[in-house]
Amino acid sequence: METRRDGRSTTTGARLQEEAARLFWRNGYAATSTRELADALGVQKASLYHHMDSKEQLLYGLCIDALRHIESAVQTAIAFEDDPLERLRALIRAHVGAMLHDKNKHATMLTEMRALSAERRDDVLAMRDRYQRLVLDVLSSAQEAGALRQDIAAELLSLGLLDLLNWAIFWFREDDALGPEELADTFSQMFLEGAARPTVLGPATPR
Amino acid sequence: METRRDGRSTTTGARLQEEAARLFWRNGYAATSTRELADALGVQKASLYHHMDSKEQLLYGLCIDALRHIESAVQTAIAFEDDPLERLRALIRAHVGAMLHDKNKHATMLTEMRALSAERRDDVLAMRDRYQRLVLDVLSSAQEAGALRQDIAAELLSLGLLDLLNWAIFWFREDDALGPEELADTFSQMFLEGAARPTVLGPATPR
DNA sequence: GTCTATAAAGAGATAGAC
DNA sequence: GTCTATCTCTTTATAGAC
Repeated sequence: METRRDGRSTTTGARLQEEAARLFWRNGYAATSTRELADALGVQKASLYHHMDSKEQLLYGLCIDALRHIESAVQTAIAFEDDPLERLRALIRAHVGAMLHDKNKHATMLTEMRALSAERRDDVLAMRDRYQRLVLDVLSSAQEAGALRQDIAAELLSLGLLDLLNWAIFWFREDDALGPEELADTFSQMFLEGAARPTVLGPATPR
Repeated sequence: METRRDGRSTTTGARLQEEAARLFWRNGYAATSTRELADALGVQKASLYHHMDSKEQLLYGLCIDALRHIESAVQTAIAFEDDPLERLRALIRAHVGAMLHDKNKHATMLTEMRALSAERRDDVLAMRDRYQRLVLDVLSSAQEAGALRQDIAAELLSLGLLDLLNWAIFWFREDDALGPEELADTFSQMFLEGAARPTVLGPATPR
């Protein structure tokens, strides 16, 4: 997607996707009419169809984009980390960063997948599953290296971690004192060390 | 809501709410037509209006019910627990149990609140906020009692905990080997002790 | 309490001029 | 690439008989 340095899209196609993400996330996909979409762009309804095939294909593109973005951000972030726990911390930072950087798109992907036709949904689900396997791999490797507890299955740890990370999108506010980086660090602490008071005898997480 | 021992609703009004929750969660509120709703009940569209004022009021009732249910379940569960950590574990068990016992209703409440009119949404949000204050109180008290770490704000701990608990609804499967109780216990461990390998010097969570 | 019939509005998408 | 005009379908909700 073409964007300028200030983050605003240039082409009408890109602006359309941007406005769609905003409206889909605010009002829901099904509740957003092509009329509202056109109004947001300052054009007539019919003009939209020069830039998209259908409303559903617009949602599909949004979901694919979001998943491509987060996967590549995380892949890049963990590429040069060797320590298992540092890899996990890098994953958390990249995941939270990517998600909050393009909140509307990621939130729409998370909540509106079911509005897609079976074929397109399968496509998106395949990408999501591939990303979740990446997360699972990082956790499994850390378990095998002895860095994570082994009495909880890696699958459950990954589902729990993704729940913790993904749904911050519902309550995170840009204007808050807490930025994405601080939030990611807090999540790393919560996930790794837990909420209980650390014992005085030794650190709960050896670094 | 009137239900028999086997969990199936008796009155048409109750059956309507049950089917609505199922369809709203499967297809989304806006994407569910009154026609589908009528088909699911085996009646004509017009007959629905003898049992509800409008589709939106049906959603409203669902949300209120879900929140009433989970709040009272948690209140009951923690009423006779004194130990701060046991109170928290009881809260987690009750929250997960209530949510998964009536999955459709709770999932709909969590995802479709934005479809409500401003007035009704404010109503539901007020109830949700009250419940979240209850969760926050349990965590704050545990912090003050020295049972939870104090370097992360109780507000953040509660948001993280609720994310962990609520969104299991997206991947929990009834037919899984893992039941609601086991899931709740695992969440308690993850949230309190963290995912990192416990140190050999002492337990991360003194009980 | 359920039905048939219908009103009234809004939806997604297309045709064809410019 | 955008417009006006329109097609076709579906939507929520109501009227009134039974």
